[in-house]
Amino acid sequence: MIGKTRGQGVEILDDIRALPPAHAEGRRGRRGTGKVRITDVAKLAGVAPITVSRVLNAPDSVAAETSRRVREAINRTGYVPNMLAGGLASSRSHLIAALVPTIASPVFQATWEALTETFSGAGYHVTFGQTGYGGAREDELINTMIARRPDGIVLTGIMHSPSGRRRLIEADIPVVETWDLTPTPIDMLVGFSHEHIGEAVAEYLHGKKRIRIAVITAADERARRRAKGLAAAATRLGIANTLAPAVPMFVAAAPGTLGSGRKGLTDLLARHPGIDAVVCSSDMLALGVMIEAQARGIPVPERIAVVGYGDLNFAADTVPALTTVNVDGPAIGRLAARCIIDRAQGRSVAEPIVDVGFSIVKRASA
Amino acid sequence: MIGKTRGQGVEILDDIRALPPAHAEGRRGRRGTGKVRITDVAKLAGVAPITVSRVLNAPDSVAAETSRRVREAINRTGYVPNMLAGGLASSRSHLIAALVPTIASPVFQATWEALTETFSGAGYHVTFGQTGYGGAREDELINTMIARRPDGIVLTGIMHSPSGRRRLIEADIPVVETWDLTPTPIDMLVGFSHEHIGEAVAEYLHGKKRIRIAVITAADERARRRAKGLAAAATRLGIANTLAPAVPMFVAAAPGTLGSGRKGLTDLLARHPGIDAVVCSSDMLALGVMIEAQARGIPVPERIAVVGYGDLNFAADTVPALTTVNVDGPAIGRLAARCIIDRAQGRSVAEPIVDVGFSIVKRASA
DNA sequence: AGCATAGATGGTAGCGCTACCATTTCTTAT
DNA sequence: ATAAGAAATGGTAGCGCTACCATCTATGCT
Repeated sequence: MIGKTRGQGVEILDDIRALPPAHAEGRRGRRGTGKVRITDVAKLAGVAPITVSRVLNAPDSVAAETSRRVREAINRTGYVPNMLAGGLASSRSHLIAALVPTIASPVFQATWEALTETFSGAGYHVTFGQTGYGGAREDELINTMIARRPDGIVLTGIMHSPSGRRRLIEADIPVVETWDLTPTPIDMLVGFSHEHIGEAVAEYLHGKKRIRIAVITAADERARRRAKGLAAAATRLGIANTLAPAVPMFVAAAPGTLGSGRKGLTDLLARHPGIDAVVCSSDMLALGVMIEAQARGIPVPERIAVVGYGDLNFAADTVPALTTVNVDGPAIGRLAARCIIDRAQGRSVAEPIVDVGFSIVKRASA
Repeated sequence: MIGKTRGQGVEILDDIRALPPAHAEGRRGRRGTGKVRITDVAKLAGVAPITVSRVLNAPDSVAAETSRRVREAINRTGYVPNMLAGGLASSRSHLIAALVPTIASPVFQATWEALTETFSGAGYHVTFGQTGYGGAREDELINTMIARRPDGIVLTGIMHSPSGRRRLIEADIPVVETWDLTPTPIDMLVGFSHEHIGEAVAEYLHGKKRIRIAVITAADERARRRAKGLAAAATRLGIANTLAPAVPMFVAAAPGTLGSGRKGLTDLLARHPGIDAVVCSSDMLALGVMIEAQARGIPVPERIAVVGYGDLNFAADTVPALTTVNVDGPAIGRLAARCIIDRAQGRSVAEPIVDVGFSIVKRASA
């Protein structure tokens, strides 16, 4: 074995600088991309392809000097691994599918940002599928997402459709449902109880001696459940029954806007002039209510208390400052990502079902 | 060839219902996913795998009856194609990489929503990489994105880093730069001129006889260029020179918030009590300015005119309604997607460089 | 010294799909 | 009737990577 310095018959081509590699011309035009492949790097470094793979994916299993040579070859060739090939061979795509109503919802934004960031730090990319409010295209999207063989799927809310549930379970991909609670999650869960929020807000306003509470809500399933929780608590506390049979409600199109907040207050005032508190399904609606109240000369909170939801970055700076419900959106994103990353790395997930809770942020408006 | 009804020796197993396929047990546990593959569908339908592939990817090239049988087999088996394998074989990943400062910016949201939607309709998925304001991790992200061999890359703003430009060009992937203009795009471009917006706003306010214009801007490169355009036009129009050497400016952290709008007005008023117009780099900042003005009893627009940017969904409903700059964000998203889709389908791109322009939406605040 | 064990590396054989070209059958024109 | 072409389908050979196991060397232990 003269001329070989290492074990198993690998040619060493130490000082060749081939950039682009010599064979590239021959390959281009038929199939393939004409790009540098792992074998090109391996030849230049004088190792087997699998060793290059290990340098990239399991650095601890390669000797320091070998690793150095391989890295140098990677730099010289400008090699960028092909994750399609890697994913196919290893059944690990390092891709995450997130199903969201729309990426343009201010309430969820901080969550998706944190989710993307946490996954990114662990070598994953996130692709978003928009289901639309109401989740119309959820089932269809699940199919096209599964086609990518993602290492995890993050859902907004609970998956209700039985066919969607079945598909997800059969696909055998880790799933995290978020932003809601259920005793029967598909797999993992990071959320909180919308009913409890409604109840807590009712109790808070009851404590503030408000007796005629109204609700302005976007046509969104979870917002409606908060309103239902509020109405139930109001009845229990004897609020709703004082004058009216139920909590007056104004339903606006999702997502809630400042304009629908204004319209909501106008409508409620016309129908129920005596209301002394308005609970909104988003801070934007609440801001609209406060602006409309100001335009009408109605003092907030003196005559009408206003409560928002989301604790968006403007809530502390409105006049008066907005009392609202804070949910730790970034924490939901981080925890959801952690669940999937832990599972992917074979670790057992410490808490597969997490209730992150919520808090009422007491400011001036209520 | 007794027993064969079609051309080339394919066994027909018409009435077998195998779900999961018979071989699955044998495969599971070693390699592969144990899932239904294209060959399973092909056997059940009595055709070659390539025919199943054609039914899915080029339906017109398959006879109606064959297509029917294949689709039935797909339904019976619950087959979901593996896009990793397909992408590797065809060099078409049907994946798009979008590099954004953060997915949580209200100004860009409508664009990413439309982008995702348009691509989704054409069979593509979009993955977002967050570069951070200032694009700190842009170069690094480009590398990990190229590893996925996306069929297109969408950038926010112009790519300035030479190394990033080189990588993108070498990767030979269609690139669209967005939300800005340059005479030297990497490839394609859908945007508008930030300098022109600044100039147009200056001219608009000049027309309204405003002579002491101030600026509140987020620390964002494009916002700063709008401010620069405004300052230049102000000087040219003789505004800036009337009393001060330059347009007073307050720079807030990105992204601009209602709170920093309030702080900005407070600061500007202290330093330049005579200002009669405030131009903001986002509608949120502008809303903050108006709220602060109202708190101080300063009438808008009588004493101070306010101009925003973005024409967000609340701009028409503030009191007074906000005069702002509208950029057709959804159009940018749609056009950018169209560019890449056209290129991917081998069509020539009608307009590889598009200036979508902007408009000043005249409302009550200025 | 002799043997077991750990550490480092390599050869082979796929992962599941589609490009490419070949083959067969059916039309249409001459 | 026959050539020439179009339409439908299939066989083979990869795409670029990693799982699996084999191999070889260094190290520690009796």
